[in-house]
Amino acid sequence: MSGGETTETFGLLLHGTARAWRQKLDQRLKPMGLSQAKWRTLMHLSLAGDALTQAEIAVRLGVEEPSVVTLLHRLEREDWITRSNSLRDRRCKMVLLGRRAERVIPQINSTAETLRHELMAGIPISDLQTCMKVLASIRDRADKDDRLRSNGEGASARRLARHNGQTKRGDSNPRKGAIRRGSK
Amino acid sequence: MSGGETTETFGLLLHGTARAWRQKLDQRLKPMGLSQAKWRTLMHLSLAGDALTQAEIAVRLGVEEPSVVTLLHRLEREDWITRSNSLRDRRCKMVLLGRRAERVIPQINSTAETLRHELMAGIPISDLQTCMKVLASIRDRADKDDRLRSNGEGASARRLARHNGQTKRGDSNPRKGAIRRGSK
DNA sequence: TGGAATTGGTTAGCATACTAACTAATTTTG
DNA sequence: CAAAATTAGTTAGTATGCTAACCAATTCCA
Repeated sequence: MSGGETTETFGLLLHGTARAWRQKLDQRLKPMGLSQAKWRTLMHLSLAGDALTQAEIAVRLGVEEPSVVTLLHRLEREDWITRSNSLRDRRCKMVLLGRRAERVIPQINSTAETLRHELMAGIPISDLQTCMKVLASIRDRADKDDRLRSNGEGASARRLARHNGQTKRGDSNPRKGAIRRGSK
Repeated sequence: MSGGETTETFGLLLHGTARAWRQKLDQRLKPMGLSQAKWRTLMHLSLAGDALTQAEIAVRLGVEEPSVVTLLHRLEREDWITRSNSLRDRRCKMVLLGRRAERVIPQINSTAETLRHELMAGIPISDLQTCMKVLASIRDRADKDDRLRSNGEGASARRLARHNGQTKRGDSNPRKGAIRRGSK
């Protein structure tokens, strides 16, 4: 190494590695009609063993709800899942794996795992652990809110919510529901 | 497997970290009217010091050309760059930073760098280096072509190429232009 | 208990990136 | 040199994800 730009490239490298991984996985899942996003959804449903609501799925995937809506839409259209209204809570839709999915899930999981092993083969476990520790710490810092509420919050936060009768969050306190993960 | 799912989460973690980083940066660049994708484009133009063709930009960003087309379109519309036809090679368009960009580039670079430092603060340099080494090695493996040492290929591959007089690559050998990086 | 707040889901509109297919220009080659 | 191949850019269509704004149902609480 002659050009020691340790910090300079980190973001680039991180971004590029994540993308390369995703693309490789997508490429392998493609013959089965899937993609990383779809596979991850099915995987979480499978792990849960039970039906999940869309909100729960959003949390597990770490994406926003509207993204889940279209994702599930595509999955439903292709017959991987079914959605039905919950009986307990009429707001909820329960999402279930379809037959088709149950049949191929082991196959796609093993595809993903094979890739994982290929990509990490030969890398010392301790290096991987260090890497994961670094990534986790960066991620946790990155998804923390910049100005963590610190200020009163109890009183000050709910002063400007609504101007037409609707709930209307999202002024200085958008939605940002799903994505929270590390903290508890 | 008492807790030791070292490998299980790696992909998830990688993906999540990259996204958290990108989102944080986007959030900070937003007041300046930019995003990570746009910032990276401007940064590469600035580093190059010179006009670049769209293909060169695609290589540097590590994205495909059609993605660059729309990206530059947005950048041009917002007056960050200008595009003009090359005099030497009438196929090419030369992309140049506009005034507006030149004025704010230091500011956006410093925003990005500040974030970088914040996110990596307190992490031992040696851990960072290990992490980067791991990421680089994963990325290089991931963007290597799966079946490089081809099977026959000579005869079997070009059996169904073209049906209307166009060149039409892309059957088993798509375009895959830009993204190659490590392997020179 | 009744209005306010919260929660689950949706739609609309945009950003980013991909592949396939195409045009125009240039380079390679038989 | 002319045909063939390659290269630069584009368009069309799709996937994935986001925020803003909204409705409907449920929960909270004064």
